[in-house]
Amino acid sequence: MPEQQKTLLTLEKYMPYRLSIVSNKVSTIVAQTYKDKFALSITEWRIMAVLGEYPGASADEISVKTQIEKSIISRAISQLLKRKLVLRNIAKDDKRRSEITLSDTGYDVYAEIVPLSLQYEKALLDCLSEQEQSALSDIIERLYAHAQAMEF
Amino acid sequence: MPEQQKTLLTLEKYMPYRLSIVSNKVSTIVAQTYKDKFALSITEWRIMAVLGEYPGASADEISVKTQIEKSIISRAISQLLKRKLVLRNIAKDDKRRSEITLSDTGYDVYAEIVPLSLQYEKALLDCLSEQEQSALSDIIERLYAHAQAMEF
DNA sequence: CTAAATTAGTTGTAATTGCAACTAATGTCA
DNA sequence: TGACATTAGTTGCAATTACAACTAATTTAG
Repeated sequence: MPEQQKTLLTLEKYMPYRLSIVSNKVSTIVAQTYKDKFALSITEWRIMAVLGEYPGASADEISVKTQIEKSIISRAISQLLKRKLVLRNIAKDDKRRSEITLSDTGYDVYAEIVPLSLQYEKALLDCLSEQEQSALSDIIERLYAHAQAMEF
Repeated sequence: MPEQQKTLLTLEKYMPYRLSIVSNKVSTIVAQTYKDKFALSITEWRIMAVLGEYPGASADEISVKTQIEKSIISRAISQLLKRKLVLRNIAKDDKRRSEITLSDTGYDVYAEIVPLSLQYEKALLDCLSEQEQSALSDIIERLYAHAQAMEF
């Protein structure tokens, strides 16, 4: 006899909800790191983080990496350009695409935020054993892949 | 000699980022479940989910449970009232507070969404073994508690 | 008792978002 | 080659959000 689905959902035990709560809490705390000192939004920082790793990325690539809507990326890049934290060059082989890089100032800011972020991450994760940390890492990866596969 | 912090952050390995990516993906997929069929936003659904579990909760309590800003909760409740999915009663012992409950229709909708959500959760988690599922559950709980404690 | 502080909830408003429409450049293929 | 489809990025606009200010009710302390 098949087990009946209950018509009660316990939010505290519901994984999608728990993931979002934990993720928001963590993001909000990290965001403080760069919001106060550098007046960067989460979006702006994520763009800079992508650029630190992939200099010359296009807006579209940034959008894919960060999973942030391309119009939001476009406007955030405009802001960063105004503040001269990034530079934009039209790609030689494709005049539609622009290649974005961190400016010198942008890189300075980046280089200042990165250690703080890593330090926070470390502090966050030190409530977990080494084994648990790598288990989490593995689990997150599989969950993501699985969720993506379920989407269709 | 202390290990030096690198000035490079690999987003794909950065846990706060990974958590947010996975959580957004999962939430977005679940949201489809009730968006198309019932025209409910994530916020509206979360409110109803809280009410399913805690009938008579106040706006403020809902805000705490869901971690959603109270003005957003207030406006979302207005919407749900308009659609007669919830009812509002002023608390007898405190005229500032209102007690929100699911209406009959609201409960019908709730009862229809819950099994779908649980089913989705099950499908999502079945990429993990039993052990991994409970490890994840445990880890998430500790991460949240730890993050919260770090906030200050 | 009552003035001051706190709390629940709503509302005004500016900023941010999401979606679609748009321009311009490139790719495809008959 | 040249019409059509696709892609990169921007922009318009309506909807949503965040924050602060506000009202009304309640609690606290002297």
